Amino acid sequence: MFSLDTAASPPPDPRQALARADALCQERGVRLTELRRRVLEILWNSPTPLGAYAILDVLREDGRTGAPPTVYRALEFLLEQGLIHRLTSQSMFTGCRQPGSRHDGQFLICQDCGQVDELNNPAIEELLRAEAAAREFEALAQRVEVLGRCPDCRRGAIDHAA
Amino acid sequence: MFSLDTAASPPPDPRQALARADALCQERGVRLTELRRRVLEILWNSPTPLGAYAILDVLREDGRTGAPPTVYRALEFLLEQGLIHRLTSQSMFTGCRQPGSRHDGQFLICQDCGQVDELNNPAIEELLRAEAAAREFEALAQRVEVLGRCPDCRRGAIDHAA
DNA sequence: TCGGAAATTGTTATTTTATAACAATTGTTA
DNA sequence: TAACAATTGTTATAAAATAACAATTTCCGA
Ligand SMILES: [Zn+2]
Ligand SMILES: [Zn+2]
Ligand SMILES: [Zn+2]
Ligand SMILES: [Zn+2]
Repeated sequence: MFSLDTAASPPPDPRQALARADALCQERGVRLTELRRRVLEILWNSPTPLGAYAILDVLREDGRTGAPPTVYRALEFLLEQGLIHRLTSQSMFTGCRQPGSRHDGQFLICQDCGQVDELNNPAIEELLRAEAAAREFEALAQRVEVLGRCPDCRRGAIDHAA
Repeated sequence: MFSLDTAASPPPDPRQALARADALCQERGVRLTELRRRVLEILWNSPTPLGAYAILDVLREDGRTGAPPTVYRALEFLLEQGLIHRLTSQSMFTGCRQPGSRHDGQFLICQDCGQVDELNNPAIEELLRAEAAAREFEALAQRVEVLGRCPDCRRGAIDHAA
């Protein structure tokens, strides 16, 4: 174990990622419908996480009709399939950087520009699992978010994301 | 280091805890007013975290007049002073179990009964700090929550909190 | 002790996030 | 094609959080 998989992957190329999502859903026997696929694409195309209503706006720009439940249901599906993550401290959603194997992830969230970096540090996950186990607590999910300033914003390079 | 301070402390005795909060605020030169003190008491008296509107209901039972901003401002003060924590995944607040030294804490949240256990595992905190530092990310706060089922609920002892 | 600035609380209105309930449509299968 | 399940559309509402401004209280110096 000379190189733990803690590296924050770059955002995936949306094309490849979507093709992979198609394959994954087919394997699993679930339907990545037009709507769900589009929501996933919107999230993967966005440089920052998006709220449900921001996604809804994009869908409407597409010409599609819809209301909040439309978006929330698509998001629910994508969460179940591990294709996106919910950032609970922000009430926002972001496309997963390593879809395929289910995980909760850890996130570095810039409070200035909104950019997010996804980590998957097994040591952190394991420590939390151990703490839970020591207390006979059945751990079902983890929400781990670090709030602060990204390298770009520390250098004053970027002010605020669009 | 034979015994790291990762033990989840029991909820403090509200009387003692409030006296301590009084002292802390005096030291710091900030005012733990009637309202703020009462909100803190409500949280420490509650077996489970409370939402802002639930706190507002209790305040109204007290006979006090008020609206959401009243509660949110009190909560903001208590958060700043490290006397309470916000559980972002639940939109709820809980009294801190180890007030005095500022920390973000880690929380085991039971999805069945709502009970919460507060941990303060320095190793987890440190790992997150290290991950952030490795990416030149300035970490300002951490949100660490584990969702699942508490020991009581696993044994079917308790169904749902009031 | 009086008056003015600052901090705190009250009040009204609104925004933002999320869900409930039911109808319409689409897909699947017998 | 008829029946059934899954998905999406639609309307309405609930729940969480904040904006803006007024009233009150506290603090401090004149
Ligand atoms: Zn991921
Ligand atoms: Zn940034
Ligand atoms: Zn605490
Ligand atoms: Zn429980």
